[in-house]
Amino acid sequence: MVKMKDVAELAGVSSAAVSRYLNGGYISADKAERIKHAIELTGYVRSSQARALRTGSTKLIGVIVPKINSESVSRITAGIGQVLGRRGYQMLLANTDNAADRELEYLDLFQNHPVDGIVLVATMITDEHRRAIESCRVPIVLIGQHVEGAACVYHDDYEAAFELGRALAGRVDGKIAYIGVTEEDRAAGYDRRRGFEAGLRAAGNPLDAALIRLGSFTLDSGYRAARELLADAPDVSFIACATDTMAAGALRALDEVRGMGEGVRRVSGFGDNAFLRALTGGIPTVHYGYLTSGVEATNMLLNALDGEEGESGLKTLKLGHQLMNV
Amino acid sequence: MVKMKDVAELAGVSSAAVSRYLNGGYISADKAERIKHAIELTGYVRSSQARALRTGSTKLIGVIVPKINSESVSRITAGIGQVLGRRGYQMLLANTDNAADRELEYLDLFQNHPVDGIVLVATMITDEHRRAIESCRVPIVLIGQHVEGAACVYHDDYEAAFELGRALAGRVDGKIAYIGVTEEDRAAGYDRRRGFEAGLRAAGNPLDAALIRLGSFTLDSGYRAARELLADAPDVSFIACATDTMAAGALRALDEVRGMGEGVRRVSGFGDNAFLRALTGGIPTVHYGYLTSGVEATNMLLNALDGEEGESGLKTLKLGHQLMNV
DNA sequence: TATCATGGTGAAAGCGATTTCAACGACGGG
DNA sequence: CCCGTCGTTGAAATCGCTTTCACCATGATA
Repeated sequence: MVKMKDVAELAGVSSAAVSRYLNGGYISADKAERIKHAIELTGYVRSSQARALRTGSTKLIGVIVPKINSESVSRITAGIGQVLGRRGYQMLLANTDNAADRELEYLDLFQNHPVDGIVLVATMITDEHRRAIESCRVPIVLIGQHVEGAACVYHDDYEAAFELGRALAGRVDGKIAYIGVTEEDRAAGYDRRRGFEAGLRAAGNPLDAALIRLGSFTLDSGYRAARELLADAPDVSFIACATDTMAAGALRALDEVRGMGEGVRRVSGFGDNAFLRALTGGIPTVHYGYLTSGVEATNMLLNALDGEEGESGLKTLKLGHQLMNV
Repeated sequence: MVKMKDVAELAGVSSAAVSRYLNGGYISADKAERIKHAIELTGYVRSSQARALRTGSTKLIGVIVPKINSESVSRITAGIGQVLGRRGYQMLLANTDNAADRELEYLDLFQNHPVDGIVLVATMITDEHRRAIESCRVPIVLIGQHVEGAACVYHDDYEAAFELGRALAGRVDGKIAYIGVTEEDRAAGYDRRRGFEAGLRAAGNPLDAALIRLGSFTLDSGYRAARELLADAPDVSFIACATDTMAAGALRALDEVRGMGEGVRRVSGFGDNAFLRALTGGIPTVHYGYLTSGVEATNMLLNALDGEEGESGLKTLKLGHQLMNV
């Protein structure tokens, strides 16, 4: 492995000069030329490990996600990766598979170890999370949840759900049911359900508490919840879900129990999943700019790191949403 | 930041002793006890950067994927992450967004930089790729393509496509069309088309070359190809696709042109996508263990790295497949 | 002429671990 | 009583880079 010293010797300068050349310090034109030449000749690349040890910066960003194999999360991740690549950083990905404790674990690991900053695609925010985030030694940005005092990029789930509920209340004949997710997930659990209920109520068609079920983000959980629901309350005619994925499951249940029919008339979701859009002709759902949220969060983080002057730049950013097919 | 020296002083030993304690070298019981205590007291964690500089190993694995926000790839990634986490490694993720040159770029970056090994979820394998892989300074495992002389974990796309073609030939009345992907992708492009054609031929129902179109992995490209196809050849009654995602697009096109109908009778794909399965009742498709391929590839790589005795362990592994809904 | 910035430069001091190496005390055998 | 092991130990040398610091020309300024 050719090292800086070798380049320096070949160019007839000190390694300090080479380092300065590489990092844009004082260097005369002719030495710069000689160094450049020597580097090309030897194919030298600097050891990022030595550099990291010395400077304390690794150009690595830790990204913690709840489940990489989900449409929304993988889109967010794509957005994050896009910005990181463009700005000379790399992504250290940690997939917690929906285990909140692994989330804390990684938060710890990343802090003590080699990252310059963290992007946390958040689900549940417990007090432990809050503490971990607060005491984080490197800048951190959350995606998907709004947490007081932390930098977040999120969508207004309450408002979106409210609008969806209000819009649907008028268009649906018969009873509406709701399949939600754990309320520990403030955004997808609590806010969406509350917003949806409020929207229905505002339109004079309040949600029957007996028609609320709980799923766990998966297609299958949506299916099972819907089957139970349809068994318990055969007169339900529309099932609103907290995610498009669960809506797909619910739709399958409806198809099985009631026979095939137009999806658009039967379920709603959140996320505007491409498959669902194509295969059902478009159920009522909320479009979120997932990729954008990854992009924005990452830009915010890197601005803070690269010291973009004008303060840290870490702040809270609420992105817009769009009702689809209502 | 508390460093090893601090711990050593507190425990009244040399830092060499602390290092040995941490790495399992000679150490007496009482000193071990004192060191352990000192570590707990100070909350010491060792700097992975210093360690990396000294040992040359970063415990980082570079993972290069063509498109993280795709069902198959994100599942593979989940499998990779699972094993890495379990075995004390971390994942450096690079998403090339289907740009082959970025693939080479990252291959380069990872080699010169800080990874101990590489997992490449491969699409196109050009000569440049072959050269890059061959001259790779760290162990590398490919997923998804079979390349002579490199360690690969892959599925037998030819065989799977053959079986699918043969099975469908009998069950479909009328003309069958095919929407493939670029043949530069040996596995998904060339092998699937060739296998499918051979399967149809074997069953005495050869594919009309005029009914072959090209998509680009996306749902939308499947849709557009199918629309064109149906405009050009209105008598097509079944569209086989190289991926489930494109099949979803084709199905939408069929629904639009022919009215809604049972998906199972109209399109086939590869990948056994969960949404497609739920929303169509299951089109004919091939189930691949994507997660498994990630797991197997990563285990293979780490075995080679951790020197698991008995040679490098890097080899070629062909995983099975399963025909669905035929 | 004396004085000062100013642009350049290399020697050397780290960054925080791991790992050799020489040495040491105790102990059993000859 | 001497010597070779054996189990332990700490001093010190790296790993490859960045960055301070002292210093040197050189040309401008007083």
